Amino acid sequence: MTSAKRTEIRQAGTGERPTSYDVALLAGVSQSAVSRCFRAGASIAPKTRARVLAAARELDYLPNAMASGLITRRSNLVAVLISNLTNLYYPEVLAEITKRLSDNGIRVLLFTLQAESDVDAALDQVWRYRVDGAIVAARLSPAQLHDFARHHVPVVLYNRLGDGEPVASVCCDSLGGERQLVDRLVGAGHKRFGIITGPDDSYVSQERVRGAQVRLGHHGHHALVVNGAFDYVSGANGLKALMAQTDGNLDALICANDLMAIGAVDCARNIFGLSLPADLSIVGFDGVAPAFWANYRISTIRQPVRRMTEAAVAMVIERIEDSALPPEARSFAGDFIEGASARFTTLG
Amino acid sequence: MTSAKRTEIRQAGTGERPTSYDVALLAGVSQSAVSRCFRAGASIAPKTRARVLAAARELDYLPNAMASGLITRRSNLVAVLISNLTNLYYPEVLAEITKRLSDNGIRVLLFTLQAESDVDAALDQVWRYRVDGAIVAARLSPAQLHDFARHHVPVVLYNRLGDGEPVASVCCDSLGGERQLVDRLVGAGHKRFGIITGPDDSYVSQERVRGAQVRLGHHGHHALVVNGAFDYVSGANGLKALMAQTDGNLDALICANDLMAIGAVDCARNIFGLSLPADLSIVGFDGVAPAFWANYRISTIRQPVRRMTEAAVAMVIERIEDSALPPEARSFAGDFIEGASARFTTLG
DNA sequence: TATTTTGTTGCATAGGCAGTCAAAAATTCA
DNA sequence: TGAATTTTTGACTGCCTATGCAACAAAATA
Repeated sequence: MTSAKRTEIRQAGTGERPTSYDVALLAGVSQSAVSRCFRAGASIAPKTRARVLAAARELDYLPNAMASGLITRRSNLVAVLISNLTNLYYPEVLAEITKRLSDNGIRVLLFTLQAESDVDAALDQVWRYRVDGAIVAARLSPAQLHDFARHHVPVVLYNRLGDGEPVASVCCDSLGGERQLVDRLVGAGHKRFGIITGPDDSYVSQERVRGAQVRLGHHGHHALVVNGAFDYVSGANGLKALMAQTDGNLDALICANDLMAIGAVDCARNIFGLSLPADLSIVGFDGVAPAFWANYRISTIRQPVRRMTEAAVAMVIERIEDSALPPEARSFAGDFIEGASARFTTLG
Repeated sequence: MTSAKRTEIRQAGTGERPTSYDVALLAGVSQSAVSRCFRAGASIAPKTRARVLAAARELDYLPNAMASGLITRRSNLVAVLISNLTNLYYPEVLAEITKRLSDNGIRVLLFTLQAESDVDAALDQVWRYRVDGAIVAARLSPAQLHDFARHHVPVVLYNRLGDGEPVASVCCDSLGGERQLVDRLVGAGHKRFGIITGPDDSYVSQERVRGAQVRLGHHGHHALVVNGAFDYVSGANGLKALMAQTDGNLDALICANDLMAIGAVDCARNIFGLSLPADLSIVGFDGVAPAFWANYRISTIRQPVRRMTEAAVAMVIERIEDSALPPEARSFAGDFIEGASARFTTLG
């Protein structure tokens, strides 16, 4: 007897939103027929379909995604959790991800996290909305990761690993990237190295710093390390600290990301009056847009954002369709960008 | 008789997700009681509530947002449509908006638009998900705007107006901002002006260019205008074009945004060997992060992002709660940033 | 023409939760 | 202690759509 009492047809613009039942009434068919018109592959006669769609257009009817999600157990939503959007690198990632998901008929429920404590509140909503999957570029505790399994939400981590918990992930190869940079810097005869790290709790920073240190060690070198925060001023402050510690005897500066490399370049030129790359080599990581500006031309490793986002989206969709798929960690090599902020040839 | 047949209690982790009915079974209460425990202000005894919440925790139960949205006719979703996320300025806006909405218990359904044609597909989904409201930083046709009214979705435009259609909007005052810049440039004795516009279809670009031209006219000046696209290379190419057209006799360059101003600064220094602001004044608009970097220190108008996003979120929430509120256009003055890329004092 | 096959359609129900209403329990007051 | 409240509770219904099933019509085959 559902809705059967209603005899007046509702249409958009008159207060109430029309339902499939209203369309059925207008088109002179059953509600089921209307439903079938909006599901590709359903059994419906072409002429009926045409009549129904005409009625639907007249009433401005579109199926209610919440109602259909309720019954199909598919929300066609994927949660995207991103920690700091202001990172210059993430906007590109986010745009790519939403576009690719959208191409697959999936919408993005966005969560931007400022603080660690935001994560639990965000996850609470993730569970409530019964998202089909999640892509996470933020720090999760093992317990939080485990919750994804408990709630049957397939998750793909972006540029981080599961910290013990087995989980699908897409990463840019930090060790390989730093290895390329260090090998070239060492090959060009640099001897005194400095490193500016990212925040302590950043997995990406840890990996990049470790990668650089390991490879420097392999060559019999080591580096002075100062802490940064992945932002512009960290690069400048980091360079100042290193110059003070070394009395200005620094050959090469390895920054955990491009933004700090940019800050260091500006500082090297403006504060110390250095000429790059003659007096000092500076390298970064990421390949963000400003790194390519004429004024900087940062020597760096560019993350293959297209391929990485493509992989992340493909992985989450695969796991939505087959929840039995095992965790898989895909690592992509970055492209070396020679730039002009570092010297990669031996001196005269 | 809904679900009444089921006697085994389901819990997360065992295939099926638990429902309020499962929690009720475990806690020994009715489904209604469970529902009331998750709605603030509902009539429920403290001890019952405690027992229910314990049961819910044990089963990892959280209300299904789609089911409750279906019945309350509130999705607690707001659609956010953004055209080009790579704009350097929008990430900050997006982060602010999601945070503020989240503080009000509202989630963001994100749509990033690459092309004009994406809009209709996105709107289709906006209607299907029965979002409570929308914030749009993208170009909409009057017909598309009208659809929001037809579908009873309150909408707030960000940095654009309704083009005839009355609609709520939040803008940064382009005319006032350009007026400040032009007045100071003219006051400092600049005489030969150039303008680099944004894309033709950008409302923001049109307003800024018009604002600059109007004010220049007021002072008895005019400007050569070349087209840009709001990106870094547009700034460089624009400057080259203007230098060619004026035989290098250019006093001041007004760029429709900071990114182009940055491109122009790099070009002025590297290609033309100019010294800023002695040889040429360059101004932008927005106040994006790189504009403040030591190397640029762009003279610009900073949009009050915090206040603007706060207003946008407040306006959309007000209109969700009271759909009878009239359209309102709120315009915020930007802050003048002196910077160091333009000369604002008269020569010797 | 009788029968099978193919293709459409409608009925009825499920999906998970919120709100109404009346009954039950707890509380207050005399 | 009993009556009058007030609070709490549970049965039931509706929100809107998708789908299995049976009924049906149309087309194809024998």
